[in-house]
Amino acid sequence: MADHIPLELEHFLPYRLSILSNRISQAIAREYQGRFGLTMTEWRVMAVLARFDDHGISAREVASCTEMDKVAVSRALASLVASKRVTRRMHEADKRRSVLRLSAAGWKVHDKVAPLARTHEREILAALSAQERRMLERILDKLAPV
Amino acid sequence: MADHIPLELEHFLPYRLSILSNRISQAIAREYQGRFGLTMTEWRVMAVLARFDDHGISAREVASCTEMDKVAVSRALASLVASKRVTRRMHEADKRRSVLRLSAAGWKVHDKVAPLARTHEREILAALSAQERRMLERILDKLAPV
DNA sequence: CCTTTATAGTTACATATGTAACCAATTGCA
DNA sequence: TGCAATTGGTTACATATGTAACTATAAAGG
Repeated sequence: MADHIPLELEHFLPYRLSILSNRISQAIAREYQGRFGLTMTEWRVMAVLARFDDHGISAREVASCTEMDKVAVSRALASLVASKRVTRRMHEADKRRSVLRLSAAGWKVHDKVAPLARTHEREILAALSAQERRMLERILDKLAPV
Repeated sequence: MADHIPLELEHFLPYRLSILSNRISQAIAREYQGRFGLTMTEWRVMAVLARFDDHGISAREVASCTEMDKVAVSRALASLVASKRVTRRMHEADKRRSVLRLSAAGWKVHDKVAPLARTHEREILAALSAQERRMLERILDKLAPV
């Protein structure tokens, strides 16, 4: 036993990040899950569509800018289109691509969930000082550059 | 549209954490997945058993100290016991509880994976200065107290 | 042009994960 | 005691997720 060196999970970065990230995501997800029947993937897709509403983006773009895989996105979209929260047109010039947009109903949901998410984030960040918050942003930029 | 305020995912903490955490965990998992056929859950269970080898802990304790749910732990243990990496005895005084330990084979795997995980962590943290590393530790302590 | 190769997206299958119900042993307490 | 409530753990079912194969369209190159 003396020659084994067990990992101290409680100081191990990947482990701690995963715990933290899960706790936070789950907490938020539980809310929009319950109130709007959205999965996390669906909500993320909606958030992206909201941001790029001006030009109406394709599924591929949603996938690449959320780092979700295209199958996950496809499924989320299928469900969002079925529930009429997202509209899907065919791209004029390229019939493979779709052109995705939040519908009025989609915006309605978005406008409820977004503030809810922001509030949650604020509550979490309340544990940190202003300096720590800045530092965290910087650290994240270095560890996971966008 | 003007009255909607889309979430800026790239500055949204829960989102960034989840991306970062996934990237890191996946990277490490891919390795022990491929080489040893371990899922992340299984590896975590092994890591915990390694740490508490002196007294031999129960499944419940594994679950509570990894924040995984008991079903996940139960399944991981079933697989680890089947592959002879973990031994399971019945607790003397309480026949519901099990007493879990890494086997010799289990330790062998552990001693390969643990350094691998540590190396990965080091590589990630290499992007940060010493001060940033300290800060990160402190921030994690505040956000997800153990 | 016509064939090859790449891309957008979906489908099908296998695997993983979460939830609830369950069994067995234990504890609490009337 | 003895019976209800709790706890450790597993099973069964539904749902989610990942991987590979597939369809349709488009781009590239002879």
